[in-house]
Amino acid sequence: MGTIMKLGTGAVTKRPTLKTVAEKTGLAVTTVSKALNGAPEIAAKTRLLVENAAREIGYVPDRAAQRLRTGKTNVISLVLSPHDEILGFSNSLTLGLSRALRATNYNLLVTPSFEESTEIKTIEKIVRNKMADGIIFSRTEPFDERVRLLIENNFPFVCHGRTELSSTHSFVDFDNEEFARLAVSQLANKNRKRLFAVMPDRKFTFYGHLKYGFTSAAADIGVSYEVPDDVNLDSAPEEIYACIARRIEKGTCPDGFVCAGEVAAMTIMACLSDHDLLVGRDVDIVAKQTSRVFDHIRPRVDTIIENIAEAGAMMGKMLLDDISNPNAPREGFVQRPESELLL
Amino acid sequence: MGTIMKLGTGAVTKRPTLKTVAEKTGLAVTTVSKALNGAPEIAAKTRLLVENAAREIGYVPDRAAQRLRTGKTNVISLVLSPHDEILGFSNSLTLGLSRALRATNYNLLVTPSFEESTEIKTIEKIVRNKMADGIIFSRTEPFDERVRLLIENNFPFVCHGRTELSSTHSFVDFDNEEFARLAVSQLANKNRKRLFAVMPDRKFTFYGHLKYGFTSAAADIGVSYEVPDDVNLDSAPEEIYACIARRIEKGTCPDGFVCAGEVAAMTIMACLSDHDLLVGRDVDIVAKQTSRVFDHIRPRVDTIIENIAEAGAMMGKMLLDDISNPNAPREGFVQRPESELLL
DNA sequence: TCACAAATTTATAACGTTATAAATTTGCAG
DNA sequence: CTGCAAATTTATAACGTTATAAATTTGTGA
Repeated sequence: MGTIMKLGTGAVTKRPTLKTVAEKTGLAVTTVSKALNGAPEIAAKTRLLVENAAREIGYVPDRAAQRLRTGKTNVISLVLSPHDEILGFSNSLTLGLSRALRATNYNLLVTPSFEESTEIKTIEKIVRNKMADGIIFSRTEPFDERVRLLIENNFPFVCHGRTELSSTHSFVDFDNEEFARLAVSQLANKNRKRLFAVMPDRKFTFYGHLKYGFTSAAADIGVSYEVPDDVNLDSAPEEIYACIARRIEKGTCPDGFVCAGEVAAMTIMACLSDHDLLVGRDVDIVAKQTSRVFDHIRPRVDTIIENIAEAGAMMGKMLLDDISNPNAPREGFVQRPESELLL
Repeated sequence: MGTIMKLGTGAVTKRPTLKTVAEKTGLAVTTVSKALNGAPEIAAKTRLLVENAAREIGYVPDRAAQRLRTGKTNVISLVLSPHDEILGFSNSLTLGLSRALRATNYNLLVTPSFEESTEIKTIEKIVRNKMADGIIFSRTEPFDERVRLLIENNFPFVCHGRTELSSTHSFVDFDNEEFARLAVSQLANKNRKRLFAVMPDRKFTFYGHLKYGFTSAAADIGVSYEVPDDVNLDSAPEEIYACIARRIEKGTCPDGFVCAGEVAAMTIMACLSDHDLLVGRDVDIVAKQTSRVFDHIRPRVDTIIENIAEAGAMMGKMLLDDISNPNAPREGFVQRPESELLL
């Protein structure tokens, strides 16, 4: 039943195990194991001998056996919500995460939830069946049940976004309040007076940050503002389109848009264009930029950059830290807007 | 060292194993194992007893132990090239794959290669260390070394794109020749006479298909055509932009573009727009559409749809089939363009 | 050279599962 | 009832690793 190898040489051999290395070196299996794991009691001479032998015959530890014995999976699970699929978000997050895991021997398991409501089950399953050593997810809510579950089970995780729970936990978030303030001020500089913002669903923590930043900045500057409650970033593009079209037709079109998502911004632009309104002349838009799509879109739109790939990399790094130091205090990090998007 | 569970009840218990179920039912561990695996020799009554007991105490088999014992990993590895990161491709592929794996107990491992040149090493490692039961990858070449390696090692895989190797293997491809013919004919219908195509890198199999479809259709219809050799779909957007800009400035701008990638199409559009050329009036573009971005881009562009998510789902399904029937003959599938993109 | 501690190596068991072969129970013909 | 085959259950070993505790070797001071 052993795994057959036929790489390189063309010869068919069984995959080498600790036993193979032990036989080759004349040492005990235990010694070989310890030598390869850097146990301090192994003599330097022995360690060298073992390392050479192992390298020579191409020994690689069997993950399944290690996992069975130690309970460590060497797997990080990225749990995706159905909405994460849109455009770059999950893509960039995955990219960043991969980078963080690159030089380690952790693997990235992607676990999609097909319905928002089953995501907690997905996570429960991962915890209960110990399918990973840590979890990454996004779209965090103020009293997020996933966060509660994971804290309760003392299971390492890093989420994208903050909570309002009293227990601290690791997270990476973007300074959405600052984003909104900047956006408002850019629009005000262009002399826009009637601002309109497409926000995330109310249930997410970052809705609050964005809304506060948006409304307070607009109030400070003294321009009118509006946060619609019939559309949000998760709305179907058609709904957003229809919402804006309605405004235009009723003659109540805003002149400045703050848009916290790329797709929504594109949809708004399409709608404006279809109604012969010109960005830069009749209205202005400030969009959150998380990918390079806007580089190729005309007319050009003002953007404020959130670097998701970097967030992913940080989350990965933090998670690995949390896994290796289970009792260290947890902390969060809040990203600032960047001036250029480097991927 | 056993895994501690603290789900639901709040009680702290060890994770149940076959042994737990055996004790509860008064049967032997072996019997329980067989009952749960549907072995034919187990009495119906016993099977029921075991199933109930297992459900009751929430028994879930330990993957690591199964894997160690059977050699089966229950993992599918998606090996990504650095270029796959762009826009929707890997995203859609992942989505489709996840769907195919959804109701199974396979997990999706995402394994990025950070350099094109190390991808073969990545695959070798997966094979050698039996990190997965099967592999998915894209950007297939006519004499693809990855395909060779995997066939040689008798390792299940499905690639996106065909090869010209004599051994058959599983693949899913898109009918790029048909795509190119359709594109040319749409442009000809709009009375475009000087066609230009942005193609994939020469090394890929689908370069050949696209090029043949493009050139032969153009020749049949009798319009002039050109396939530049200084830019391709993997070129930096700036290079594509510069290439088109040069044409426009020299007064040798084509009037019809066939573009086999979304980002490249957007880049061309941006360049045209920056030079006051209007799509639909001065030039026309036919783009390959693999996501919904074009729904939100103005002016509207003609697209021909390649459904990558569906390709991903098929690849997943084929791979699972291949894994369970190691000796069945392998076959490929060629997708046709679709009229509407359903994700 | 001996005693004894320190350094190093080793044997054993265990993680949870399943393949194999052996043991037991059941059913049925005689 | 008995005997025997068929049906069903079970004991044992093994997958490759590491934690634990025990055994051995080495080094040191007297």
